[in-house]
Amino acid sequence: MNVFAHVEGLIKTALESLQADGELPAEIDLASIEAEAPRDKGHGDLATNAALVLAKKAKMKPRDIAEKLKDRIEANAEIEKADVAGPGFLNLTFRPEFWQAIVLSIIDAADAYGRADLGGGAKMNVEYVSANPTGPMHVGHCRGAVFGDALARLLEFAGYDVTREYYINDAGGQIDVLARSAFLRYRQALGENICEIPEGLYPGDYLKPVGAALAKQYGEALTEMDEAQWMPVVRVKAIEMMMAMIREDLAALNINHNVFFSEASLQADGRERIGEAIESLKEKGLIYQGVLPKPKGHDDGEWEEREQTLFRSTEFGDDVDRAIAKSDGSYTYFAGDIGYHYDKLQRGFTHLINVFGADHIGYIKRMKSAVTALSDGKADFDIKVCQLVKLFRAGQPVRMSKRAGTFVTLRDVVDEVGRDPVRFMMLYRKNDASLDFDFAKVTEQSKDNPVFYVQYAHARSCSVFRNALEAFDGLDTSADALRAADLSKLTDEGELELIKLLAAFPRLVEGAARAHEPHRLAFYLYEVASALHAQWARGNDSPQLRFIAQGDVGLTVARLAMIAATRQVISSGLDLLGVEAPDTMR
RNA sequence: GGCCCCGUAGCUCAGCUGGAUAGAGCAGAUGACUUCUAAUCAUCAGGUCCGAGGUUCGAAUCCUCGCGGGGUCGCCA
Repeated sequence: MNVFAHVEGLIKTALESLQADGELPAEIDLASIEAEAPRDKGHGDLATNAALVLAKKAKMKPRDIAEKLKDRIEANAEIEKADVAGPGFLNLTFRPEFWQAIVLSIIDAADAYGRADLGGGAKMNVEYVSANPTGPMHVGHCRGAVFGDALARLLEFAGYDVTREYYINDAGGQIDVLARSAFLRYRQALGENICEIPEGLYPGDYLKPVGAALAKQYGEALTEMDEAQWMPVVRVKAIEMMMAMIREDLAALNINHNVFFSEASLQADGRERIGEAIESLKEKGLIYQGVLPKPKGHDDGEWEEREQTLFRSTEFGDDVDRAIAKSDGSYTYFAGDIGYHYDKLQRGFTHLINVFGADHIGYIKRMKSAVTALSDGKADFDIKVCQLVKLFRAGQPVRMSKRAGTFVTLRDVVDEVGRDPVRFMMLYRKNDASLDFDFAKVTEQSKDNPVFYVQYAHARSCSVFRNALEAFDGLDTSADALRAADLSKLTDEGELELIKLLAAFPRLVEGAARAHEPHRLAFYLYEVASALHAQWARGNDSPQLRFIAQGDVGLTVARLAMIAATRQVISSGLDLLGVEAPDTMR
């Protein structure tokens, strides 16, 4: 059950009954009325702004409306009291039974607790990572990868039919560079002394296995060919091996895409996706031949006027129109992206999300323009930007340079600090704020490190169950036994606080899914963990508050039910972040 | 110069799409381990929400103009 939605329902019903009785004008719209958790505990469990929102439309004083509403609301058996407060808030306090029942509903729902139907099964495409297949992924890719994956999990939980997609940039000039670099390694593998890797080629050792594989497969045959002949062969092999490496890196982070979409495939095997997409834009009058103005802020003298094929992205709020063909007539990268998104739309996706790195911010407007144009504004398209990750080691920034070989790969980070801490820390920040990542802090196992803090709360919940079995010989802790618990024994303020927090989970999932902000889950889980640790510690001072109540099986089982509900929320939440919920911390 | 992010406690950051007296963690001070793993908890202290206008019952949040930091800017990908 979503408590907030439930209460909003109660409020609307009450308002409608006021309208029916002529106490409120019948014609006013009740849409923007909300229930929310007040910051201050003195303001009840939930508050509604109904009277404030309606006052103007109804031409009545807010407090007068609130008073009328109060009487109707208090008729509900679940409500202990309703108070008119401040400028016209109505603060609702529920009877303990209401909260106690939440525990039962969580145990009943199990894994499904918090699941939402925002999406209604709509097809959602989440594209993330999409790193060039020219080498191993570095740390910068890590954040987008984790973010995209968590977002996909969240949206699935919120009722979308999600496809996780990776766009392979395997058609551009950098792939030829990759192939030439691999070819050099191939000659090296055949025993040739290649000296230094020339400027402009990829120097990394990771291409040596590609050279070796080519040597094994083709022997010296490729050396007999000229570049035009060996190029396609080497290119395919290099991309295949680079992608295999990238997939392995992603798997180390527990990230698995459903679709790896090749840029080259847009124009291969008889497909003409780019042409079709451009044709469709042409029909809308959005393609023309023209000259772009000189960009400002750059005063290299190399700029010259050129006539190009342009997309009228300024129609949709972009600063300038964008080129889709180079002067030699071939397509630009942007044209490929237009074709790619056209393809996504053709595949029936009504919702699209792209996760970009900070360096692609300037690309957002043209991409949105293109999707708006292609879908006639019908597609729901969002681009999420992950800002930079700054690495620190013991407080000092880590300098990275490809040339000096001090380049930190994604794999290095995962191997050093572990999958769970990496994932959690990447999500423990808004995506559009830059993030400082300190190796020392992330590996620390203390409350300074939110990953361990939350995982420890889960492990602690599990340990309570283990200890309960020792304290009460033959105790039945099955879900059925917990369902039968006498929850009215859960009357401590701390216990009710914890349950109220658990009750907020469904609303939180909805909000995070709607805003495309998985970080909210991470912060929420921290709060739940904190409430659990606090309640645990109260048992140190007040033994009667211990989860395992000496000699009182009934009370113990009731508390175990509450712990089970807490554990459920933490494990569901961690699962949405792709982080393990361990039974024990050792 | 254009565009996009960011600016909240000494530090690192939340703030649920406009709610009531702005919250956490770290750092600082004080206290709690013969325990249900103290890998934790409690209390105190800490604020010009960058600035100035505007919108309204109500602004850290929305709009405008500034200031500061970062990113990016015609055929690369």
